[in-house]
Amino acid sequence: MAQRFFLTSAIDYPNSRPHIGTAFEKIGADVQARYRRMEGYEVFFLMGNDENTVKVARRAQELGEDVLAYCNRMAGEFQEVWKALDISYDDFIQTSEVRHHDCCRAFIQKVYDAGHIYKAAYEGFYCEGCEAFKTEKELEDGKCPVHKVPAMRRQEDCYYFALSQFREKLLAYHEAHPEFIQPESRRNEVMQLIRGELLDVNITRSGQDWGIRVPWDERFTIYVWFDALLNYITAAGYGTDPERFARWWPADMHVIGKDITRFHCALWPAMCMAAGIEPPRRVFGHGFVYIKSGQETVKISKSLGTLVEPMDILSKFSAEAFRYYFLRECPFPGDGEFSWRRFAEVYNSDLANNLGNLYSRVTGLVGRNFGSVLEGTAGLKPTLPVGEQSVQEVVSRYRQQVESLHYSQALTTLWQGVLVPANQHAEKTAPWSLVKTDKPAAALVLHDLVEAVRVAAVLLKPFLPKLAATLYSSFNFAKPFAEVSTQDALESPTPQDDLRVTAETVAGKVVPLFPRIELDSVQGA
RNA sequence: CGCGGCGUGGAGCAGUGGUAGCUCGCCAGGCUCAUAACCUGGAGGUCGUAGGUUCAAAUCCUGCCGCCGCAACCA
Repeated sequence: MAQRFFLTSAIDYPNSRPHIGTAFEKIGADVQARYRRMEGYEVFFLMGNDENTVKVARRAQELGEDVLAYCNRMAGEFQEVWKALDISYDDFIQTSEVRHHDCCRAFIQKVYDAGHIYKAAYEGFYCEGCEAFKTEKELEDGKCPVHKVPAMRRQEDCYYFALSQFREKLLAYHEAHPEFIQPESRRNEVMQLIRGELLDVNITRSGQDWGIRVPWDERFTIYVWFDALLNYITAAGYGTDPERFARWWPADMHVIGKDITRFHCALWPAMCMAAGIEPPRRVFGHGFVYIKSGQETVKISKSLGTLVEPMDILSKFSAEAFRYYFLRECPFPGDGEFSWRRFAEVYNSDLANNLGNLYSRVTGLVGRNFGSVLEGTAGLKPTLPVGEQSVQEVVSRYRQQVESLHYSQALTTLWQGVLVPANQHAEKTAPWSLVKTDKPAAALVLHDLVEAVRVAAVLLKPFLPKLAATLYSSFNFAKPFAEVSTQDALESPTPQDDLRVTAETVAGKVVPLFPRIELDSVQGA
């Protein structure tokens, strides 16, 4: 029976289109999903949009659109981007969907019935214009920044979730599951938060039309954070499909931004405990992408004009180039930077010069000297040219790094362990000369070089799915690419037939996988 | 003293006690199969700083300096 792996990314606010920072998270989660599938897990990869917020309703109003119609339109736009990036999600949830409303109401009722929700007065600064409470931080000179009117002191009833009661349980849970929060550097932060003051949270809002109604008191809607986290169990079938829920819950990994780790590490597990379900198994808080312009590193921001949309890059290059840049250049657990200049540099050196060129020279040599067929290789097991590390070491490091979401390092391992040694091997054995003096020997060398391409294709499968497929299907390897797993990088197959280049060639040459980028042609470099 | 993280050659990173490593960039040479790609060699670092522990510290401890996060609708 296949092991299951339930993976989620954070759901996004659809009040603007996705930018490269949001895309960064989805790509990272996607690599994990693809890797697990390749390793034989039955994967459920969930993504979605977080729609039950005042901001979304307001944005729709500004545009004169019906809120629900607006949400659906945005969900379409988001998914268009995710598809263009080859994000292999299995389900896309919108929190305005009926299934989510049903789940939320069932869940909050359960928690209420269990006695973890109580009614009390909330007092704070209230802006009449926004019809919402403002934190002191949000106010400017005691005035609402949007409406420029003084916020009034106001008190009203609301419902609180008794988060503070879960302090001991949360501590015990984190003690028992030190691997719960990843990367580990965030653990202290979370522990500190729980050890310190853990306040009960106001989980309802009043006077709002958009949102999910509190089932026992319809005057209230559920506060967006309480509702948002529940998307994970909605999709797993909570409240609608108990069998399905039993199959998939608890989630194996929530991939989220580092800014919301506390919600996922304190509030969320406590909510689960309150409702009598298991908390998720792991939370991974990834780093942020910043924009580098000149010497300055700035936040991605619409108002600063530093917002780069995925489509800007995709339309100029490819999903593969996009994925590679962020996975290689920005360490997933930590922060990274984007600049067009850096993008072009990484693209040229790693993709065009190293990987792409290796592929070109190997297929070219086989194409022009051997008519695309390496006679005499049938029944012959190739030997992967390696450097200082053995294949076993390379693959084991790769596994470890991918499983801990250290993608940048995993790609370094692949390049240093397979691609660089292959180019070195080519140089050392010089098949282009050897072919003139000892053709069968040259064939063997090329057989080994093709093996490096095969192994690279296998290990790239979760990272650059389309490219990996192109590489792999350029040769007559027996095993279908869809069935290939990491194990296939470890064991060189013995071909039944002579090795053959099946990629389309013109005059013995293949089309470059990654045409070099001229630096001058790159904007904002 | 609110808490936490970070500070390694021009840039980006790896490296948790024992000759400081990788990629990019730069310089020189080689090769010419290949997308002017590839390969070899070189220059460039007192590992933020001041102390301490140790036979031995980028790596452990302490002070200081600098940068960055952190309770709500912000990926």
